[in-house]
Amino acid sequence: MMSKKIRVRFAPSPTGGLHLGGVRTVLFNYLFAKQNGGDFILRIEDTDQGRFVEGAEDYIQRTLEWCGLTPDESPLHGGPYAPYRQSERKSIYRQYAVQLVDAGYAYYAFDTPEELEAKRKEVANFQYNQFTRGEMNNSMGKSPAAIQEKLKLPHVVRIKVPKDETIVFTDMIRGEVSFNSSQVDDKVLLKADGMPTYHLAVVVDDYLMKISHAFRGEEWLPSAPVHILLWKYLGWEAEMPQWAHLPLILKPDGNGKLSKRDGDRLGFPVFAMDWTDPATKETTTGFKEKGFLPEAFVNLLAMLGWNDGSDNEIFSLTELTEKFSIERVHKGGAKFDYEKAKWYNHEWIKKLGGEQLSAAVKKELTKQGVLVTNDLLLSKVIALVKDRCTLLTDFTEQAVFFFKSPESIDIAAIQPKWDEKKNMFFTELIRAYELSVLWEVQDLEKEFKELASANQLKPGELMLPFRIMLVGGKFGPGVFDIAAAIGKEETVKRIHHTLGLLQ
RNA sequence: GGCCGGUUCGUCUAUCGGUUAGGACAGCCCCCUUUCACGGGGCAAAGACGGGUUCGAUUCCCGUACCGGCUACCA
Repeated sequence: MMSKKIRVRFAPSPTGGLHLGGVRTVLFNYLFAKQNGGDFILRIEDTDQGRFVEGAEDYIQRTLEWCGLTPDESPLHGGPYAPYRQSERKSIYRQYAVQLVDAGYAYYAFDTPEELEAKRKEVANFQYNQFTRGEMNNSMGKSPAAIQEKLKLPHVVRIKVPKDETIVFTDMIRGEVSFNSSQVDDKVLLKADGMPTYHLAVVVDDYLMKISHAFRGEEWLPSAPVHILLWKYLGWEAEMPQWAHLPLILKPDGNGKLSKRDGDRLGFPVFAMDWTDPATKETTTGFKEKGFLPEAFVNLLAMLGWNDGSDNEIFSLTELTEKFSIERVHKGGAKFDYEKAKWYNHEWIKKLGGEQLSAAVKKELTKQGVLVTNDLLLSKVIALVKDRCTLLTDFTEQAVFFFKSPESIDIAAIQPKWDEKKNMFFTELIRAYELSVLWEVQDLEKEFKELASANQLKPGELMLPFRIMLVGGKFGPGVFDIAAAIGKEETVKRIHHTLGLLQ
């Protein structure tokens, strides 16, 4: 069997960072590669619009690490086809661009950006193509000597797209897609600064790195004919990878591709992890920092455009690797729904055990100034509160009071119905609890209720004050669970404290 | 404008010509819970439109509409 090499390749978004669509492309690549026993290759454009985005490469790798999608080859991991950075491969691209010109499949163009701009103003919907290239300033029809002279000035290389040819290819998701070459324009392959455009780089790199399958977003579909033509013109048609164009992730409201701005606007993350734009120093919150588990993030991403045909919606990365099938990837784009995204996280919090959650929860509590040293207590607490946490950040509110006394007590909620009888009860409760030898949930509850009836009080009207004494407000799991977990000394201390406030 | 792609409940989706069109999120109601949640049960909610093909179309074909993508010396 021929070895498969499945690569994902993308640039950081204009401001850096890596958003949902990008990670999903990586995920599907990864799943397909692992499933087919192939290698998963990560390629990263190191420049964005000619600008090197500082930290982007490292950021992307950290993101993938968090998701558990470790590449077999990448700019930072290295690999047999180094260098992997586009900027370090400049001379390679130039060589192939020249080869194309020599073979008559491409030509030099000398039009300045200003001239092109003027042309676009003059002619509506101007396209540099087979119909217009004759009237432009390029090497077509010029003598070799004249061309040599012109080459001393800045110039680009453009592909020479043939007239009226049908370009067909089979997409793994969409089936057969065809274009007429008359609709395709003469795209720039090599820029004046010597850097390749995506069109040239992707073909050359995929060939040299022996890529067998390539996934990318649907927005690339219109430029597929350019790439097909290049594979043919470079004489590599037999080795062309199989393509899959993934559906887009759309804005939850309105229409269009999901962008970073939508997240800012609607209050949810679109990047996997926090990203600080080196240019503006502006930080965009990521799913990780928002309190998502990587398991949930990967899960929700996979379900955005794929399902296994059953009603099951919860999949681990391992399960996804087993069940994923490219044929079941949807053709249409999906609107992103943050509520559903949170639901996945909630499901994963419930699913994971205390041991798997403890590190993350510890981190959340540390942010609140709580240093957890009692691991046994922590695992008890997690078991007690995890069902009520949707995001990891919810653990702070749900669990801090187990580790430190509440900072404020909602006295206003007790005061109106407070009287001497209740005061008596709690004073006696302190004594009773202090004397108790057993400190289990059932014993605490039993003692509490017996004491209540001895005082001719209904447990119901005492539970809420007790809760507020222990946690500070009307929230948290069962009161006796809390008392049992925090221990005798602390329970008594908290009752005392509130009693003092009520005087 | 041109080209390419898409179209099932509000949203994500199941259905490989025959189903009371199923599930999940969100919404609403009930139960559980002497807190807040979780959970359990229920309700409401969909085949864009028009033509074919067929005994029978959500499903296959064509057209229309709508939505999206692309149309840079950006990816």
